[in-house]
This record gives sequence, C-alpha cells and structure tokens, in this order.
Amino acid sequence: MTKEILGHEAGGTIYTISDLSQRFDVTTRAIRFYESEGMLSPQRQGQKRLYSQRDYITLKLILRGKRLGWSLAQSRELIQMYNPAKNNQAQYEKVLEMVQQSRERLQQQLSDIETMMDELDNHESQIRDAMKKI
Amino acid sequence: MTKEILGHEAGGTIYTISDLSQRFDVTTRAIRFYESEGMLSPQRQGQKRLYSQRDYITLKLILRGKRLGWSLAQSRELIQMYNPAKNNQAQYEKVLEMVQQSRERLQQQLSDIETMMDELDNHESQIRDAMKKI
DNA sequence: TGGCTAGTTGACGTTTACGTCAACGTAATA
DNA sequence: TATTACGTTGACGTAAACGTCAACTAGCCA
Repeated sequence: MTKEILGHEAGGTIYTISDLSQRFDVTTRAIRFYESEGMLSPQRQGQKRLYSQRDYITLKLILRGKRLGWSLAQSRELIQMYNPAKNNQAQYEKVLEMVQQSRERLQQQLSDIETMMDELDNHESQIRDAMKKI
Repeated sequence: MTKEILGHEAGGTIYTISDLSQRFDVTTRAIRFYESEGMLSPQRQGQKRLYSQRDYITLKLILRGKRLGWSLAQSRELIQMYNPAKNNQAQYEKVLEMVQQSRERLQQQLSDIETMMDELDNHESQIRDAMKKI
C-alpha cells in the first residue's frame, strides 16, 4: 500500500499513530493510553493502528478537555454521549441531562475565567502605576 | 479568648482551619497541604493555625485555579505574582510577562469553552429532533 | 541480507494532590 | 477530673495520567 492509498479511504483521511502524535503534539504513549481507557478504537492493519476521522475528532475532544482540566473519565462520558448507542426515549433523556451538566460545568469555568481576567487587569494597572513612580 | 475576639482583628475577620474547610468545602488536610506547598502562611496561636483575610483570598484563588484545571504550581506562581516582593523595574517587567501568560492561558480556555458549548448546542438539537420522530 | 524506521506489547516507575491512619496536645465542659 | 471537640505532626497509601524502558515485529532500501 502506498502512502496515498493509506492516507485516504471512503470515510476521509486516515492517520497513523505518529501522524496524530505530531499533529496534536501528544506522545504515542498517551494515545495508546486513551485507547486502553476506552476512549479511542482505531482499526488495525495487521497489528498497526489506523485512526479514522472520527478518532481524530475524539482525540481533539480529549485534548480540549485536558486544557480545561477535565479528567479522562469526564471526557469519556462526553465522548460516549456523542456516540449514539441505544436510541430509546430514556436514553435520550439521560443524554440531555448530561448535556445540561456539562453546560453547568462550563458556565462555572466561564465565570472563574472572568474573575481571573478582572483580577489580572487590576493587577496590571497597579503595576503600571507603580512603574510610573520610578 | 472568646469566639468574638478570636473572630476579628485589625485586618478583618480571621478563621480557624475548620472555618475555611466548611466555607470552601475542602478538607483540612488539603489546606495544610497547600501550606506545605508554600501557598498559605497562616499565623500561629500556640500550635494552632489562624488564617487571615489574605489567606482566605489566597485559598479562594487556589480553588478557582483548581476548577480551571490549573496545577498547584501554576496557582502558586499566580499567588506569588500578586504578592509584591522586591519592587524594582526588572521585577515589574517579569510580573507583567506572567500576567500576559496567564491571560493567554485563560484565552485558550475561553475559546475551548466556546467550542464545547457550540458542540453541546448542536448535539442537543440533534437529540430533540430525534425525539420528535418517536 | 543486513540495517534502518516505525510500530507493538508488557511491565515497572513517576509526579501530583491529596486521603487515611496513628499518636499526641489543649481547651472547654459536664 | 474525665470526656469531648478540635487541632497538630509524621508517615504511609492511593488514584490519575502518563513516562520510560526492554524486547519484539514488520516493511523498506541499499
């Protein structure tokens, strides 16, 4: 198989583990770890892992979660939430609850960021004032 | 000393470790740990710790940092940044740099939150559509 | 065919941020 | 004065999220 053929398929681009590693600046060890934690499920070509566009998006979500301080367990819930399993009424309701919980988390973080930003602004002003007096 | 006298001083209200523990819903163990990490420095009355308004604010900052996924090391930097040490020109410049770095971190987080919020909105819409069709 | 490159699977190590005792001190209270 | 509540200092334990080997495999290229 050539690189070109390996690089694309019906569903879109596919990636090797080092592709993802470089694109997202994360180690291959971490990527395999996420798989072992049930967050990624790449196909195999022999024993080698091949990541689909879906895996790519999932990884992006994991890393975004990390930047926000979410645990892998929380990100995994989010991922499972996005992956439609059984689509009965009860399941839908449950997902809507989780959506709401995620929103509340994000809202709290948003509020914390605003507070921090304000404090940074104040502190910078104080420092600039102090610098003028030198 | 009565509770009343213990509860206030020239600088404002003072707190015992369990006061803080209850107000912020954090264990006393954690509070002592933050001190051992050089983030809090309460006064002592005998061997007992007494926390000032400044300590209160610092603890609030630590916990806000935690909600945003900041490491204690990062929050400690922020705390030290707010505590004016030597106030020479070079020091001021350095603090301004740190302020800027903190802002950039927060900006990234803000952007991540927006993305997540959008995705949640989309997903909720999809689910509500699917529910209508049942 | 030998070596290079990329990938794989264990297995153990490490850092962060506390939790969880145990053993003790001290002060108010019954 | 004995108990209860609150606090203290070690010391060891633990969960999460990987890092770091070591030993192996499989494809490609001179």
